[in-house]
Amino acid sequence: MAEEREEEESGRTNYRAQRLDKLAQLKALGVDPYADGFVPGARAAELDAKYKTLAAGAETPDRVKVAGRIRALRNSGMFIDLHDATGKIQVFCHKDHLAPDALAVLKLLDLGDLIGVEGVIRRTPRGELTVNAHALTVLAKALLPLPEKFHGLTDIETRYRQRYLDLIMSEESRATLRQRSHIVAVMRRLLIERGFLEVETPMLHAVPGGASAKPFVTHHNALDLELYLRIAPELHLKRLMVGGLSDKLFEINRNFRNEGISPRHNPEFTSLELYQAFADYATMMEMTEYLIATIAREVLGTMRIPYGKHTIELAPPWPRKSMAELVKVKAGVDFLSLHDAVAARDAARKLGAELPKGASWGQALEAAFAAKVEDTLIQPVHVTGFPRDISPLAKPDLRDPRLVERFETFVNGWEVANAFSEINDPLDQRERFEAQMMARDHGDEEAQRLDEDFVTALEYGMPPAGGLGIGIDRLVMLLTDSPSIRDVIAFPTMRPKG
RNA sequence: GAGCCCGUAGCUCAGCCGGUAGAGCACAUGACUUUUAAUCAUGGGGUCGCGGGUUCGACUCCCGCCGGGCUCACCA
Repeated sequence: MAEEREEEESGRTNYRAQRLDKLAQLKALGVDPYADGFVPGARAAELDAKYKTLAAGAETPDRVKVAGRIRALRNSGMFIDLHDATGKIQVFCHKDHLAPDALAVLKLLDLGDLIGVEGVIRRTPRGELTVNAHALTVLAKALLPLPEKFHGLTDIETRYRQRYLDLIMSEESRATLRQRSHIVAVMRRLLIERGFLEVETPMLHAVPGGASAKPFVTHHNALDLELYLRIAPELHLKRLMVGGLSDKLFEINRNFRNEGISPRHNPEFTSLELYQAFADYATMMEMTEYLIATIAREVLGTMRIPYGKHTIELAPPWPRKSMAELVKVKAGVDFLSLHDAVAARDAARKLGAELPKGASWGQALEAAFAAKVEDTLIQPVHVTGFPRDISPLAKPDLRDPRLVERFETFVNGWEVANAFSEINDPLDQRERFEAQMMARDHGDEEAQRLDEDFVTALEYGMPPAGGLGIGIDRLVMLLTDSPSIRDVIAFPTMRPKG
């Protein structure tokens, strides 16, 4: 037997084989390596807090049960660093406290194993809070080795593909995803406190509407029907507004867009959309500031946040500037004085914007804005004065027929919010859709589609309302100083390997 | 979709002008009973992403492919 083992071990190193061998040895000792029934009585952080004043070298009679993952073994297992979801606690395994059968189990433990420990609390002379182990329970024998303890897992691809490993190894990754949860929880609470009703609307759409984007297509077998993963919840939320379900409602959920992947784009992403009856886009500006600033204050304890090289001041109020005004200031071209699409296209192209052939006046202005202004909007600003022809769901601006009552909020050069006074005139809405369909016919793949039932709903009457969308992923990126959207999405979209 | 860059042990990384691969951690064996990136000694571990080509000889040079990152385009 011993000779056989020697032969195996002299061959190719195989971590898994070694651990399977230990697993078998544990079973031979009558130990269940995936034991049920061990319930920890305290977590590491709780013990840290409770025994904060325990002096170095002091012992207590307090028995505790802790559980976690073995992240370090020192002095042949005499000292174990046990990590749980809250922090680290040291375990002391000494022959004076552990029975011989427990010492035999100890020898079969590896880095990465999940164990439960029952013992007595003390603080070592060197100041480490420690459990003197009296009993060990193997909760999950790990068959695969962890990444290197000091450098952790740095390979970006592996971090995204095997997020569980990233989370085991990186407190930063754990903190980011916890903050994401906290941000969404606070957002939800603030909305509910303000009287908003949370709803869920379909992910599967017969007509993909509510935004200008390419949809994912799928198929329903029983109905033998092409369906689309939603690109936005907007048209269904407005149907609920028509129904009078609530004057204020919101949805926080996923959207799917069949477009490129980048550090700021994931094919599925999360957004907040909310609608408030008897309000307009100005109300939505206040709402945007309130939500984002309050979330920052509650989650980060400050409204002054670092992002990369910048420091961003989120304390309201935020300035409001029109798109045309910003382009005029940054690029020296006054689009409001250009009265036709041809002149606007020429001007935009001169500013370095790329444009489709038949681009409208509004598309030209937007392209000029994207080329010359967007990147410079680091501090929060509400950009107003959106062109009508790129805003088919927004109410006209009565002061200028080329514009609508819409704004996008920019922070760090990114669009983080998009809002408008919603069209509730069904005839106007139909005209807007028809203009979009015309653009579609002329090759604009992302022009919005006519949703007949939505127009029908408007014909029953929707109260005047303000609507707002906030991209959750980008908000979380901002508030967690994360350089990539993949850092704030636990399982970002990846091409399958092999 | 295009351009640039990257892929070497389980992990983190070296590897020069082409001569068939190294370290640390991890692992195994031993020492060590108050360590904390424990330490010390010894040892094992490689389809150099994959496939071609050039060459006496390729981790290294060339081509193609796969996967990833960044930038651009599209978009939020």
